Amino acid sequence: MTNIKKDNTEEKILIAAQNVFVRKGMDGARMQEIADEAGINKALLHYYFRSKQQLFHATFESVFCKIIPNVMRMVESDQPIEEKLDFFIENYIDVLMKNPFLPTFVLKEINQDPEFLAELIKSSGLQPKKVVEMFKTEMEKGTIRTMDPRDLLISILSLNIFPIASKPLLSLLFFDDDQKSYTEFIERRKVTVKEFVLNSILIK
Amino acid sequence: MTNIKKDNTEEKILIAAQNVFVRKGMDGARMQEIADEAGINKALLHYYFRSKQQLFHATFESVFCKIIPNVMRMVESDQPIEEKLDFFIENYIDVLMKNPFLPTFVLKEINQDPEFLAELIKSSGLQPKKVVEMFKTEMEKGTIRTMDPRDLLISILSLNIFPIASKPLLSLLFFDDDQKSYTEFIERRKVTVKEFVLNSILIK
DNA sequence: CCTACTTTTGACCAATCGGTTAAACTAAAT
DNA sequence: ATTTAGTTTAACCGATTGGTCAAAAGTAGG
Repeated sequence: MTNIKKDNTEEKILIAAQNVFVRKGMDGARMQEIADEAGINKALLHYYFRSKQQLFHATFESVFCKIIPNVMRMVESDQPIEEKLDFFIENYIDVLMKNPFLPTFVLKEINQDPEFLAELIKSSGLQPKKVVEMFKTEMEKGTIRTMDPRDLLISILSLNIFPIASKPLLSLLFFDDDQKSYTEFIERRKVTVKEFVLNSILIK
Repeated sequence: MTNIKKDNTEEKILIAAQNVFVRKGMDGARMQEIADEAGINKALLHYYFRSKQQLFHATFESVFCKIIPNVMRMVESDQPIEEKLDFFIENYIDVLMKNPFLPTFVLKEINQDPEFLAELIKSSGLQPKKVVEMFKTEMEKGTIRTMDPRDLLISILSLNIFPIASKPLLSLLFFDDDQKSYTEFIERRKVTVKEFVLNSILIK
């Protein structure tokens, strides 16, 4: 079957492209490096994806959609707010720690091509309004303080994403550049962040 | 006087380099573009700063040090914690809103050259341990909850920096890509973030 | 084995980019 | 006026980069 082979190399290319693009960004990445990482000829990249731009877009889309399901799963579950948060934070930090360059990569590239980002959001299944609604419902139930639900969501995302995006800086500033200390700290943060947020919003 | 001229062009170059580097990153920036922005010949860039690397380093250092004084001023004041936070958050958000590409730029580039970052921190006058100590003292005074002071500091930074670094995304997700709505939201956040933090850590 | 098709490769190209050089310009000093 | 020093420019260079192409290698049905 020809499709098996095709899918195989196409996927090999996408994985290699992810590794290189995410580390070096669109501008810093070299097509040759991606080809090497995939163990194939450079011309083959252009055979499957016509240009660097198109390969980048495919890569970015794939990477971007990795992060969506966890967000939406939090909304759709019907657990109490404490456990929703618990599940979301733990899962999110896990994903990011396995792909520590991912946040910075996304942050950098969304500045370069906002129109492409707009398309991506539409086709990603991400529904921010549902998340906002979920928080609103909790406020009406009286379980959490009344506030702008967007503020709450953005704050939670901030607390999860930023400490991983700024890893090299934090690592130097607070952990003597010791990777283990840093990792343990982030691990502990799964609890810390949850407490920090709940302490702030929960009505006891 | 020759020095006046020299200082003038050197500064013109640095300003132009900041504009271009911060928007496009080290790899995306072109020497020609920086020269155009500064209104000079490309060779002049190499006359003042030998290479792109050196010009970039000078730029990054200048940019990085912009953010330090505000942090340290918070530590050294002897106001109550509420007002320290108030001052810091308001000032910090103001600085970032005037340079919205700055956070992403720094986050991206600290990943590329961590050794240079290490040097920079040493020579920047930034003393993270003093900030940590300040929070510790507050905890011993009993004004705020006992917790890892690093967690607290990092959380505050997260809440301030991330919403600006992710501007294009938030703008699309929550504000229909309307810049005014977004700006007003961030402006309101000066209060929101302070309340969010104080609510979480203050012992009433 | 042959044929028709897709996949993969090595060699190559034009454009771009960082960097160099030698000459022109400026102005203070003698 | 000439020298001397630093400053600025235009033209140029080699290397790298994204991209192309024609041919080779692989694949499957007849």
